[in-house]
Amino acid sequence: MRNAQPETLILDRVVTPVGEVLLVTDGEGAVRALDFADHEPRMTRLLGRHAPGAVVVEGRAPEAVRRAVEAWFGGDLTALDGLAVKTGGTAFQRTVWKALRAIPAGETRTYGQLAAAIGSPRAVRAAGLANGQNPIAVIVPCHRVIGANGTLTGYAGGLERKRWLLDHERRA
Amino acid sequence: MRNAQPETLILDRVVTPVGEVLLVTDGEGAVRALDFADHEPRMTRLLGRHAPGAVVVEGRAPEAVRRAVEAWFGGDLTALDGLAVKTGGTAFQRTVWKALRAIPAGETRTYGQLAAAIGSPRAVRAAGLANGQNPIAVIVPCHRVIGANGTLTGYAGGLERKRWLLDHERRA
DNA sequence: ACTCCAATGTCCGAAAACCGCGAGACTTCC
DNA sequence: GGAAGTCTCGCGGTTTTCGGACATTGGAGT
Repeated sequence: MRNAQPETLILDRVVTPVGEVLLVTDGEGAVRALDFADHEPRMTRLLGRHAPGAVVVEGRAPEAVRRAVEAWFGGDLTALDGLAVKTGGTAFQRTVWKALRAIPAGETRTYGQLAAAIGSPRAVRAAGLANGQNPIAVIVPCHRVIGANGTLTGYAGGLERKRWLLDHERRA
Repeated sequence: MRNAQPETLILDRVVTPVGEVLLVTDGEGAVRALDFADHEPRMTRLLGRHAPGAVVVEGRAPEAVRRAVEAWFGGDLTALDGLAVKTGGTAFQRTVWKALRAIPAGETRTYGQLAAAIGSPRAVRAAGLANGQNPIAVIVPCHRVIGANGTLTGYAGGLERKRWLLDHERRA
């Protein structure tokens, strides 16, 4: 039965230097998910968890959102700052994701610093896990978190993409 | 996050010879739950499982539904036949509940017959379990299922109510 | 320098427990 | 003998519980 009036989400595609990305927005223009096209199953799984029962249809995202994403990949690192996002998840996860958006473009943090920033300095590993569950790549910049010794450690979209994103931010 | 637009359900109360019953309907007039007032926690639990995130407010059920319930308790055993119901649950459970409505008033079936009727003759105990999870008492007549040796075996609303309901159907 | 360990929140799969049964073996008591 | 009660076990779907794994890291022990 789920819900009488399921929410409708729009799935759009944007071409970037690191490959096509999938961009999911809702009726209010908030971004609900963003992931690389070759990881669609993963995104679908996360969406199913965060927006149970929602219906996803192919379509065109609001122009402002599309333009912001393209501008960011084009070099305007502030383009994403004003975008509204909306996620599900537990309180802990949302706290982590909110903290991620506070990391300025071009900078990085360690998992330990991230954990400390949300007030649970010992929940280092948990923070890393929450990082990996982030449904909105790039806009929620989970790629800016690296290991304490400087290694990139991991990225759902592939380490080479993580490296490219960080380089891109340093270049611009 | 659950869902952006939670469904609103209406909780009404109807007085009957076996005590007050709680009657939950949705915006489309379908019955979503019916249980005895002294088992409210149980109903709430089932509702939470079958309509996650729904909001329940006290109010008045559609007149047609109220009247049907009152008529049935008054002796018109066909009054409930036209009522629309809507439930959650697994495929198996819904199959069981649909089969229950096919049992004519005044008759009874054993758990074994019920299991056979849905095509799983060996799932006797599972059928009994599904029977007990039925969120819509009386309308979905789980009280018409009894043990193979004629004992009533069990009823969420209390065995004396099960006995009364069966007597009522035989009387009318 | 290297290994081992503990702390932390969440998800996922496996396993077990749970039952509104019923059939068959066994007792008991006329 | 036989009717009726008791015990035991297998049935199958659902719910709960439990144990790992994980995008880590700092400290202690060797």
